[in-house]
Amino acid sequence: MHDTPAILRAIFDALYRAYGPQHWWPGESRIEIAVGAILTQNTNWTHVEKAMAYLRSAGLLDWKALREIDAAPLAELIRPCGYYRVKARRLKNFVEWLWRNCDGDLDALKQKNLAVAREALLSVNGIGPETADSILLYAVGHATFVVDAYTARVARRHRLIDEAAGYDALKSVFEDNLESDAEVYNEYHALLVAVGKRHCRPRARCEGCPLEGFDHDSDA
DNA sequence: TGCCAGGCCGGGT
DNA sequence: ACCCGGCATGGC
Repeated sequence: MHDTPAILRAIFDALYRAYGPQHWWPGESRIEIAVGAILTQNTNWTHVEKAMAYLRSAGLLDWKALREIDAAPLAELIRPCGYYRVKARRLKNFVEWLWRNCDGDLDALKQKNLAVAREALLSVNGIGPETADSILLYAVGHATFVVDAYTARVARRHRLIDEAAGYDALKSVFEDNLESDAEVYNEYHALLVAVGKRHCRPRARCEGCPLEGFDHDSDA
């Protein structure tokens, strides 16, 4: 069976039945989402939450405050999430870029079309495809599918795509076979993370995984 | 006790 | 166009 849209829908339904709505980042401000997207690079989310709490206490979940603090003290605050010196620099790069190009307001990205906004974000040093897509989808509301380590692992393990596929190819699997809709992409990605955390670990076998039996035939 | 986590960059082939 | 080393803490 090679009906990829049908498989993707079936996977979504199975995950939704198992885990329910994820409603990622509902009450969080745009800045929390964007900052979180950078802090979570190659890092467990639980560590990011600790760093975010420090930022919140310091009143730094605010564009102006974040723009004014130096990278060095900022780095100390986000220590728990690892790579803290790089990430402090990346946060500063992003904030400075936002200030100059968007009047310090992510809403300006909503006005631009998706492709333009994405290219603009990718030009910031420290913002790669996943971080850009996370910000665009979860903070701005653009319909762009986020590919992360979980997305890649689930897609490969269930043979939705070739083992060697890169970011853009993985992204296309979902974007070319799902309704282009931010709500759908939001929930789908969150559900992939949910199953990834519980079952789709690097070496672990997928026991009790809601996706058992959803292997896409790749022979043809 | 190692191994790993919701990447990205810069330099080298 | 890839491939690799570097970046770093904390949880299991």
